[in-house]
Amino acid sequence: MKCVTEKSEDKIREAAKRVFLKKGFDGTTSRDIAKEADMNIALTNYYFRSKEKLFLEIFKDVLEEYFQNMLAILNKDIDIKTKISEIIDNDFEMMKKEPDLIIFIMNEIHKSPQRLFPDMSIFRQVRETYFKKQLEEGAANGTLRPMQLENILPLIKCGVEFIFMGKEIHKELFVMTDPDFEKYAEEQKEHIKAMVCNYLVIG
Amino acid sequence: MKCVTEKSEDKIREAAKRVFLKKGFDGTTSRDIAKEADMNIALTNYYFRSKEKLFLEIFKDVLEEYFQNMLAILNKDIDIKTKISEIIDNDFEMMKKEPDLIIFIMNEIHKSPQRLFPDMSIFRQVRETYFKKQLEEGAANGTLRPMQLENILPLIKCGVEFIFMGKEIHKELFVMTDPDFEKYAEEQKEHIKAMVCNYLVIG
DNA sequence: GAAAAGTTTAAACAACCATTTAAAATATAC
DNA sequence: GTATATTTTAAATGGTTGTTTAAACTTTTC
Repeated sequence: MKCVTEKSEDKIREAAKRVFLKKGFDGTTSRDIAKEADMNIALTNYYFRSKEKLFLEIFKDVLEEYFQNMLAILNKDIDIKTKISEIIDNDFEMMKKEPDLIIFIMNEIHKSPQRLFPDMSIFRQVRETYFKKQLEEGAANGTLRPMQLENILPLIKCGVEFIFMGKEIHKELFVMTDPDFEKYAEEQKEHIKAMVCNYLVIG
Repeated sequence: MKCVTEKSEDKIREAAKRVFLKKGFDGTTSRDIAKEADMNIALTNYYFRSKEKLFLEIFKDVLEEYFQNMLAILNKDIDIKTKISEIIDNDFEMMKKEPDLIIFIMNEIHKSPQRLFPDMSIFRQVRETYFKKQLEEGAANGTLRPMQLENILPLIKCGVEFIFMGKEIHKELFVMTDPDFEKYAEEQKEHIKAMVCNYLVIG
């Protein structure tokens, strides 16, 4: 019983994640999800009470997926240049693995922020990491440019995430094929690492 | 005759732009547009043959709006630091004036790129500017780090555009009110100018 | 000022939407 | 092995979608 139940529920959850990520909430129909899961349409509402409830559950997972690895890296006991490099590498791999993730998160939150922020304890966790302490210490002893977390973190993340969000427009604008883009993205990743570290780390 | 015609057509066009920018193509209904324009619903199809055609027309305008000012600045005969500063300032003002523009463009292109790139001559214009020549000359005479347009341009644009695309998530993540965010965005803008110029300009 | 052309309207269209129903099929319990 | 609970199904619900219709209204033409 339980085994079979979980199977169907998870099949729908996984199918829904795939479809929502690709088409967004507005672009996805319950029939799309049922078809992707290869199940009867009534089951999406049998296991999750509505399209909205199913979406909220998946969105929470996706947002945690987005922050989880970065959070672990921010708390590692390694020097700040290595840390920034690891964050950027991690972001890069995430974008390659889930190309729809970042634009999905950004767009859904942009369209209805109030509905998507429940008890997001993960936000507090991002605010309070060892990385923050490193920033403060570095600023105090003159090895780092004095910067707040909220200023440096977006500078670290925006480079990689921006070019993946705009992958298609960048391909069109700069006349690139998919393999071209892959090479380009790798180049860009290294530029960002160097640029951010040069700016933050003094000397 | 012509005057009245243009009035209704333009009323619909402007209403459609507002609604599409806010809700995206999938989230917008023909009735939303008619209501925003305060006109009968049949008129949207009388003037523009379908929701799709109306959308494509507006999307083209929006994409040109996005590139137009930047293109003019890229071709100005000013030194490269000033030019980068002006591009960033222009981006910043555009994001403040049209907060939905950048996420709208990114999301719509991401969802269906093939449908949205007609005869985009503006792309070629962006590729061939005086800025490109400045980059080449600077690299040749050792005043600039050797970089291609496709590498430096996203670095210039991503900082400002990323924080505006993710305005709501940044507000939530870093516990900011709207006035907080405005101040924060100004700070960030100056960081980006300094960081990019430091990286590109040698010495 | 009558005929023609252009514009606006309310109503209707079939297709599709999220969700519900109630019966059928399956698994579990005793 | 029958009774009970759970899962799956096809069909229907009422509402919304993009689009069309045909009649009413307004403007232009001569």
